[in-house]
Amino acid sequence: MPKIVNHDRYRKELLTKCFDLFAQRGYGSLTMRQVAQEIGVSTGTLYHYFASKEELFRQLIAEITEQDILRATDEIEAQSLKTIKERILALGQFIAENEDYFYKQTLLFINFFQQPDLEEQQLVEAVKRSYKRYQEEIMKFLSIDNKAIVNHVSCLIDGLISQRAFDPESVSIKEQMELLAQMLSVYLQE
Amino acid sequence: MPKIVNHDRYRKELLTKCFDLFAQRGYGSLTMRQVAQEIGVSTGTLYHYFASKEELFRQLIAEITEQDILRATDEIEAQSLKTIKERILALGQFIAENEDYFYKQTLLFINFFQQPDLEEQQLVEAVKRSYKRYQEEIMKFLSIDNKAIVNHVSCLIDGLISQRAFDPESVSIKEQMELLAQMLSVYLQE
Amino acid sequence: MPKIVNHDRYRKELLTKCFDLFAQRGYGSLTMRQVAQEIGVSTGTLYHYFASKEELFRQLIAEITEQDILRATDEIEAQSLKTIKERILALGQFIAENEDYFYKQTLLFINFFQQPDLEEQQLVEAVKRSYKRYQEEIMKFLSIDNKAIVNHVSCLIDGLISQRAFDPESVSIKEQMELLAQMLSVYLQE
Amino acid sequence: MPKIVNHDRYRKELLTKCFDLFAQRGYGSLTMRQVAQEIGVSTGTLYHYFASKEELFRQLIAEITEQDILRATDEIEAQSLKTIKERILALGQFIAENEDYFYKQTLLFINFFQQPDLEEQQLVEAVKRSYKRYQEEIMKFLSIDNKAIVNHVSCLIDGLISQRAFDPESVSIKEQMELLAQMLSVYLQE
DNA sequence: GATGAATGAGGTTTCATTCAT
DNA sequence: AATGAATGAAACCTCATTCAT
Repeated sequence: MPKIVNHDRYRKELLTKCFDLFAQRGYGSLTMRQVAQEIGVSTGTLYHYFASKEELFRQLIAEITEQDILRATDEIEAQSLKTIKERILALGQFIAENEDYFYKQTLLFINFFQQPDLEEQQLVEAVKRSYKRYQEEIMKFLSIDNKAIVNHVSCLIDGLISQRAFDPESVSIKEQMELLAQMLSVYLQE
Repeated sequence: MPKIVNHDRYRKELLTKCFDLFAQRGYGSLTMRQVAQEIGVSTGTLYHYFASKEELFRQLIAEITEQDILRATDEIEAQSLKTIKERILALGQFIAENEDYFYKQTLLFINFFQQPDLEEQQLVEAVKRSYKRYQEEIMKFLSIDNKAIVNHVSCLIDGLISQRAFDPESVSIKEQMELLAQMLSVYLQE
Repeated sequence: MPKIVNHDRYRKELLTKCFDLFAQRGYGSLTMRQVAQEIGVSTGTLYHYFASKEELFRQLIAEITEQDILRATDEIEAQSLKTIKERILALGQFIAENEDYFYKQTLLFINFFQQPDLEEQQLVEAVKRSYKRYQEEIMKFLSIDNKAIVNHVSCLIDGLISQRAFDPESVSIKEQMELLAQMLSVYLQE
Repeated sequence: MPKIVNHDRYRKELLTKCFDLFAQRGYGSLTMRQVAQEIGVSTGTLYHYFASKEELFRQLIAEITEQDILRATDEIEAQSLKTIKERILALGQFIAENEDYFYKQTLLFINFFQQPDLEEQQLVEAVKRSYKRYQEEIMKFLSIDNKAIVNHVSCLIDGLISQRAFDPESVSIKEQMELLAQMLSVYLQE
């Protein structure tokens, strides 16, 4: 028997290591050699686990699509947050803590939609579903069943993240989430 | 004024034709031959007007950075809109009408920040300034001088655009802008 | 206008230059870089004219299939050769003069049949037709309409060429063709 | 006799399994992984028995060179064949029965001469000797001591095999051998 | 100015070979 | 002895760029 390796486990480990790379440099601008070097394996190994650059990216997207915010709720839900204000602020803090991850995820998804060949309907659907799950999570967490408001919140978060991507000093997550909390509590009491 | 005028005019024409291409396919995934073919010139011609692929992209970013919302205000300001509600809705309609442009602009800027070699401070600054101008424009247009609220609005718009990029059916611009108008008018009257 | 080149003419010129190379070294053992270097162009140029290594080989086979012995008859027919003996000897001389070409052609065809992916029925058929034409040419030239005898002659020639390929000193073309002439004239008078 | 015997026995077994593979696909177009897979061992095992791909091929050639027609004579000689005609026809039948083997042997030898690096004089000599032995065998079997005629026969056989390789329907072994028998008996009685 | 053939560095991918198990 | 994961040199191929026309 050769070097014993949990093939699938290692494959996912490699994907994890690719995450930052693809997010920050973009699919088209990355070479397989660079990827291999940066994650510390040989190109041969990379190809042992992924049939092609395209396939590597595809699997990366699939992986992210499966993970995402699931983690979010688990972590916060434990606490008992009664008012919307409290919950919005808690959400805000969570976003702030994971800003980097959210930002990279966004970049990857955008990159994915830019790659015309990759538009396998299956993956596209998975990404869309992932987006929906994300909103449902927000809905559940905030205990709001007004879909428009949930959309408002999720758009705001998206916008915050992408605007901060260009210039982190242009907006403050905390400030915006406080404003949102304020606006929402006023609006909902109406 | 000899040929120089025509030269510059044509250069900008070429840039305009490149806009969609770079936005939709991404800098790294585009080849100069593809660019040339799609905008209907030879590679030679492309190189006659732009010293390199990088330079072409740089000029494209610069061009967009200079244009953008300037157009926006001109078009709407003409009308006389008294209440915030009216102004928000007008803004919303303008966004909706130009959604495609905003989306592509976002893609290009993200792409720009993904290109490590291009981080010329000068251009980065120009892009940041462009973002600021964009917020000032919103501020002026809505006649609001609370910076947090202006940020709220601009983040929301950004988020709307990027969320709709993934799935246009997930959120409605009109609905969101109406909700925003409602929330703002309530909040401000407080 | 760019460097003016008769694209198709140059393509055939390149093929001609490849002929020896592929025959002597074999498809699988040749690299595109080697090919490019040996025929004096860049790899880029090679790919400008042939989409892939496979395609280059395919075209080479097609080219050879089209040419072949057509040349043979033209050259000899001019002479007036009355007896079979004379004609056989003339044929022998022609073979001897073009031994190198016949040998390389054989090698290429063998190589072609060794490449499993290339078995495009179309080309295979073309190669077979080329073989038939070759026999018809012999038939016509020798003025013999006994198919078995024509086959005898063409097999002998084939065998001569391949046996001499391994060791040119093992058999003499002239000697064999004289023997054949002798045998045939005796046999036919019977 | 310890393991060495088994080792050598297994080595030859592996070579036998490689025979078809190398003949049909060619040295250059085969990868060690393919070889390993097709003969049902791991690449590691292959390397345990053969130091390199080249060495494997070398041994294959050596093996074939040693075997070949030895078998032929043994099988036929037993019979008592009086006339040349009978002997030619018996030879023809033997060829027909082993056509596949002869064909593959030819392919391998051609392949061998196409590999420039392998031109170890030693092996080349062995191959040439093998060819000579082949002719001597024919000579002995047919009881003919006219070298030209023996060459005629062996060329004819070679040609038959290679011509049939391209298109088995183009010539019939039996027909040709009968014609040969006829021609020879007439010619020799002269 | 415009063209596209030519270039060769560099990208993606394959493959002989090694080596831990 | 046997396995197959890992390696990296080298294969095939692409692409920004140049340059003759």
